Amino acid sequence: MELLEEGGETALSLRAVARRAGVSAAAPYRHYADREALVSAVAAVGYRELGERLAAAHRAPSTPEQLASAAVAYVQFALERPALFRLMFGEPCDRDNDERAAATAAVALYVRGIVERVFPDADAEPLATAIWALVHGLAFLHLDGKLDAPSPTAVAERVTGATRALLTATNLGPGTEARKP
Amino acid sequence: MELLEEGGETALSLRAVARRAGVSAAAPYRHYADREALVSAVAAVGYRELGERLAAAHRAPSTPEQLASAAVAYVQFALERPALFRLMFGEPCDRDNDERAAATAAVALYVRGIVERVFPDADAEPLATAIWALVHGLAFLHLDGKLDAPSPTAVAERVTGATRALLTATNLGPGTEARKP
DNA sequence: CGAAGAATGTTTACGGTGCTTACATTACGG
DNA sequence: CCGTAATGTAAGCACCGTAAACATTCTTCG
Repeated sequence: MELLEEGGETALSLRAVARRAGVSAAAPYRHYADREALVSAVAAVGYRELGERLAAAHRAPSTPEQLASAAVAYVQFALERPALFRLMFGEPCDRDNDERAAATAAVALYVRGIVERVFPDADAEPLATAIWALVHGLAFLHLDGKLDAPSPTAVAERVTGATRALLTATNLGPGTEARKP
Repeated sequence: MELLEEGGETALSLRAVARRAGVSAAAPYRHYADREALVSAVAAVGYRELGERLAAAHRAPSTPEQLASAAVAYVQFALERPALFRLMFGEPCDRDNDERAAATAAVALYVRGIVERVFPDADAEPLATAIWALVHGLAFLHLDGKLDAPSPTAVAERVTGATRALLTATNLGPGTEARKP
């Protein structure tokens, strides 16, 4: 994790971790089958830390505003640890890694729970998809400089603005036809 | 581009393009300063092709349904050329590359135009941000297998469903208060 | 306790890669 | 027609992933 945040994904080499650990170049292979296994392991702890970060923003959001605060936490995580975030999402993932799969499922469940509480009468699945996609996309567009991020507070305002624009003004409250036909 | 789609980002090495071009290993350095420059150049043509793909879906969408078709085109582009898409967005981009900057600006303008036509009375900027983020996020979540994509039509249905859920059911038509306070 | 076996680390080696330098060739325009 | 710029070549360095053979420690169990 240190190497990743110091020098980006390129710096995360098996030889580098061996050096950092003060150990021979081949030693890491006793712990990780190959580089991809190492990367997957780092990504898995990234997912866990993202989960903690979201829970810290709000354990179980149940209003649009609380949802927005979780969205801000998501994007800030991406901006504070860009290399890790890119490692987690910007790379072909091996679905064989159970640790990794479980960790991403946890994030998915968190979002799903939010949607069920905030919009109890909506069809949760597509809406959860849409909301995760929205927040995820905001994170990536900021990361790529497609949206300039002068300060954390400016980013937070844009994220809350965007989510509010799509959600607060939405007909998804009780008694609407947001379900699939 | 051939190498990228054959073997992913890893296969796009300067030595490999030299071999493919039937030329010595150092020759590419006459055309690209380093590997990152090559990658940026490939990404730039990727942006252009994405733009063409969107224009092919609908040159100037002005209804939510036309917007949805553009969204489907965006996601399908990502799924058909995953390595290219990841190259374009999943990597730290150098803002120095003008070609690249211009190409992404074109995509941004396209989205902006859609929003201004479909929601003439809304504040275009945050809404365009939100919609791009939504579609972009959908593309990435599909790419990472966070949403399984059994068939192109299934993906298309999910994308239209998600966009419709957030847009068609939205109060953003004429005469609403979607602007920033 | 002490030995068998697992876990961990080391050394050495191979081929691939990015990149640099010095040198050769080609193309083309004044 | 020749010189300059563009392009290509050859050789070399340091790094990387990966593998195999060997050495050392740590655990565990009879």
